[in-house]
Amino acid sequence: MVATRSKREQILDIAEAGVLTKGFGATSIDEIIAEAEITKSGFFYHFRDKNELARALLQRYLDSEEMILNQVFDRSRELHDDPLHGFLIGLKLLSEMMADLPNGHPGCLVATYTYSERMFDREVRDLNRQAVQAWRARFQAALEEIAARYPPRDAIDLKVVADMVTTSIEGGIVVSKALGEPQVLAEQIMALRSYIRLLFDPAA
Amino acid sequence: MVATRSKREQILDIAEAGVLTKGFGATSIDEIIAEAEITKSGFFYHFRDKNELARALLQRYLDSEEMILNQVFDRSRELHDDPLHGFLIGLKLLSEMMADLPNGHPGCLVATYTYSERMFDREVRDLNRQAVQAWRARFQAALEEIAARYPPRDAIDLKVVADMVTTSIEGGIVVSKALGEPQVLAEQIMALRSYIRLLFDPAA
DNA sequence: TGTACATCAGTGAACGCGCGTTCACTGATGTAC
DNA sequence: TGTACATCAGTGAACGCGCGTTCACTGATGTAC
Repeated sequence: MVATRSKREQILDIAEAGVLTKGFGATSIDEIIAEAEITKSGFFYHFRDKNELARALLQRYLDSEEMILNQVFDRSRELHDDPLHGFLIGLKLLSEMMADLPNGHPGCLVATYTYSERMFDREVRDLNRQAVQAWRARFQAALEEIAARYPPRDAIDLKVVADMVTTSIEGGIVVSKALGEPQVLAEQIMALRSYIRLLFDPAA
Repeated sequence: MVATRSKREQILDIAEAGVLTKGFGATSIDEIIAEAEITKSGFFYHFRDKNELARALLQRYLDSEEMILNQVFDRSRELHDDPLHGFLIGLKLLSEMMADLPNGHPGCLVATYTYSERMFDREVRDLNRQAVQAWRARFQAALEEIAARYPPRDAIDLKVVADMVTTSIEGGIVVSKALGEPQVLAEQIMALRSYIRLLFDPAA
């Protein structure tokens, strides 16, 4: 076998794919270990119980999402002195990233977890909620910087506009997957960009 | 017992609540029949197997959604000669409807089914896809009527704007539920309305 | 009006498999002295 | 350098419960003649 990622990471990869296509409750430990080629005891060496798998899965997903958002928005903000221009470039980059996913976006764990809240303990539900709150805070800060320079063309709470970023991504993923049309997610992010432009850009 | 809805409808109500909070795979027939106070055989009298429950659940949900959309958008369109004004009123009505739900929106079956696609047979998956296609067609027709009278301020495919309605609702539900802030869904629909206004209304 | 039959809305008991979890154990590698 | 012990990454067997599904049956109501 070639130098491979750890069994633990492999278990998480397999579990994530199952959770996004069948839901957490319908993804059994038996099928995970069959694909990972370990025994059931091997699984319980890595995770105390199934809820700890849920927690680790979500934590890993949120960490990687944060890295991507930092890469896209912090970078585009650093490269452009103008906050509006920087944010619009960030949205464009994000859209292109989504368009480049070979089989479309596989789905967002936050969405499945939200639709399975009764399956998880308090810790996992809190993690999920805090992630969406952090996204709101991140985008609201960027929008306030924009609004300070460009007065918005419509009286709308910037917190609501901040939530639109998450809404567009979560909704765009659902519509993409439901239709089997992967490009829809990228289009929806560009549609959000169109709104941000009309709302703030005096030249639009 | 008071004159009550049929056992079949009661089973569907209980199942729907379970599916929206735990996912389809984690909602067992045993817990449904316990709450409905019938035996397991009683369940199988109404539904051949669990997949037929899935189908009936989705079909009933889609029928009721269609009724609501007809009520909101066809009515508001009939009452207003102007297509843009009618559509904006429709979005306002929809937002108010969502704000009036006592415990927030319970969730959309299309979203959970999309995140559990591997659980269902072809018929159910087709039903899900066709529903989203029908929403796209409905809103695209309304937007084309608007665009014929009011040239849009940004060059954007009206099919994409049509999908934004579904995206805003699906995404708004996810964000609402994840945060435990029911008003977010209504806000997101009003944010979409703000975009439609900026895009088409010459007075905006 | 009475009788025969059909349909409706279920009951009761049993099925075998899959599920998450536990427990005692193991071979390979690392560390202290 | 050799030995004792600890840690890592698992194995193997068993557990009891819950799952979806089947099958023969039943009492109440409706319909034909």
